[in-house]
Amino acid sequence: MDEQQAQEKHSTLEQILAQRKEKIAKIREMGFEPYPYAFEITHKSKAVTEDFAELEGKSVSVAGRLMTIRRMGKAAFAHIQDTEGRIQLYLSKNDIGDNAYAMFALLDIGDIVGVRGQVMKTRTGEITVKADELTLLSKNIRPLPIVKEKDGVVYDAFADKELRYRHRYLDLIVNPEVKDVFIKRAAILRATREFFDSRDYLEVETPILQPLYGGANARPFITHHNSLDTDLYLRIADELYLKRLIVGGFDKVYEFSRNFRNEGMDRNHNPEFTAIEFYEAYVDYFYMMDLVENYFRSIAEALGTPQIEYQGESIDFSKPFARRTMADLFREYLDIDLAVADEKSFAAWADKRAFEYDPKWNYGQFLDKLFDEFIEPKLQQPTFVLDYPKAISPLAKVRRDGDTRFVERFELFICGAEYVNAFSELNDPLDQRERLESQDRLRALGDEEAQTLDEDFIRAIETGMPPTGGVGIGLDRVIMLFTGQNSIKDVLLFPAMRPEKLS
RNA sequence: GGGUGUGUAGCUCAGCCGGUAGAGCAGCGGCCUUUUAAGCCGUUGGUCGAAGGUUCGAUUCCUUCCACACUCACCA
Repeated sequence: MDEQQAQEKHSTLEQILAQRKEKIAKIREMGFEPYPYAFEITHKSKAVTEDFAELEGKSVSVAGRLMTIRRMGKAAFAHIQDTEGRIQLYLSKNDIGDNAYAMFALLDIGDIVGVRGQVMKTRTGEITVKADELTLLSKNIRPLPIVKEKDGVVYDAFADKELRYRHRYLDLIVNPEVKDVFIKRAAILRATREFFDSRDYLEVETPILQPLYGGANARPFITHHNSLDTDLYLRIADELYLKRLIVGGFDKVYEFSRNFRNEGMDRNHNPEFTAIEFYEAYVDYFYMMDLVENYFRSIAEALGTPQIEYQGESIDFSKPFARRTMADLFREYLDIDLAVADEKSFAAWADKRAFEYDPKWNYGQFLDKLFDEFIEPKLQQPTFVLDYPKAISPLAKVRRDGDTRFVERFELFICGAEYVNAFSELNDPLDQRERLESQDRLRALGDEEAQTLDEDFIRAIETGMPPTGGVGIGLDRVIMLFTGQNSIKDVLLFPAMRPEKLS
C-alpha cells in the first residue's frame, strides 16, 4: 500500500497512464491477453440495427471501441463504436462469467472489445447485443475526451480546433460527423477518376521532385538530392509534365496532383493541396468549358445532390453555368471599357474609388487586382470567366480574334471563389519561349512567383504539341463545396500545423 | 506581417474590484442485474500557456514571447 497506492490515487494524466498500465498487468494476471491478434466479426453495428427483425434472438459477433459504460453492480450497459456507428452491449456477470466480468471491471472508455452474444431489445426499446462472451482486443491507456449526448444535444463537445487537427484520430473517434466529410472526399475522388476514365483519359503520374518548378505562379519548397548533389523543388503544378505527355502522343491525360506551395495559409490555402489537371489534344478551351461543366454535374450526381447549399447560396448544378468575358464583367460591375482602358485610366478609376494600387502595375495586374476586389465576390452562381490578360497567363494561347492583350483562358467561380483554371494551351514554341523569357526577367527583378524558363519543356513544345485544352481544378475546394465546409483544414485529414513542441 | 479573440484539471468550462483556484464529466474506492448525459456515497487530481514587471501579495493589472482560432494583407 502506502507509497505506490497513494501515488496511484492521483489522477493527473501521468497517473491515469500509470493506472492503466497497471490494469494491463492485472488483466494478464487474470489470464486475458490485452492485445490479441484478430477477432472474427459477423456484423457491423449498423447491420445489427438495420437487420434487427431477422437477427433478433440470434447470435452475432461485433467489435468496436467502448464509448460509454454504465455499470450496475453485476451487470452493465455499454456502447461500442465501429466504422459505421454504435451498438449497445449488455454484459451481465451471469452470462459472461465471473472472470470475464472482473476483467470488464478494469476496462475504460476507449478500449476496444469484441463481443459475441444475442441480439435483443431492451425494456426501453434499444437494440442491444447481450454478451455471452467478451474479448478485450486492445487496452487503451490514454484517456479519450468524454463527449456526452442526450436527445441529439451534445455536451462537452471536443471542439478545440487545434486539438482536433493535431490529434485527428481523437476527432474522428469522438466527432463522428468528421468521418462523413472524408468518406465524401473519397467518393468525390472516385467519381472524378470514373469521370475521366470513362472518357478514355489516361491516369498518369509525373514527378513531384522537379529540377525546375513551373506551371503556376508560386514560391516552391526546395529540397536537396544528396547523391546527385543538386537542389530539387517540390512541384507547384504538374502542368509542364502533362504537356510533355501530350507531345509524346497521349492525347488525353490526367493526374491527381499533390502540389506544394511555400506561401501563406488560410481558410482556402494549405501548403500542400490536391489538384486534378487534365489535358486533351485537338480541343480548345470552349470544349474544356463544357467538359468542366459536365464534371461538376457528374460529381453532384454521384453524390446524389444536384443542388447544394454553400455559404448561404443555393447552387443548382443541373442548370447551365454562366459564361462571361472579362470585358463584359468590367463593363457591368465597374463601368470600365477594357477595349480602351490602360494603366492611366485604371489608375484614375482607382483614385476615384479610393482603391489602393501600386503605380508600377501594368495593364494585366490592374485588371487582375480590380477583378479580385470588385468582381470575384459577386460571382456566386457558377460562372466561367473568359479571357485573361496575357501578361498574367504565360502558358495560354492569345485570343483567336487577334486581340493579343488577352489569352484564351477561363476560370470557374462559385460562391465568390475560384475552382478551375484552364487554357487553350500555348503550343507555338517561339511565342512560348518569349513568354517564359519575360517571366524569367520578372523573376530576376524580384518577382518570386514568376515562372521559370524550363528549356526541356520548350524543347518538347518545339517538337510539336497539338492544339490542346488543359484544365486544373482545386479538388480540396471542390470537396469543401460539396461537403459544406468553409475551411480547407476541415477537408484535409492532417492539415498543416506548426510542429507541436513536446517539452 | 497587421487586427481581434482565446489559452485555468485528461475533456468541457466557471473564477467579480488583486488576497496563490472551483464545477460537471473522466479517474480512484464503494453500492447497484434493463441502463442510456444512468444513479447514489466517498475521493484524488492544478507550475492558472511561458518569461519578466508593478505590488506586501498576481490566475487576475502591465510588457514581451509562444500556440491556436477568426480576420485583413499576401497568396490560387
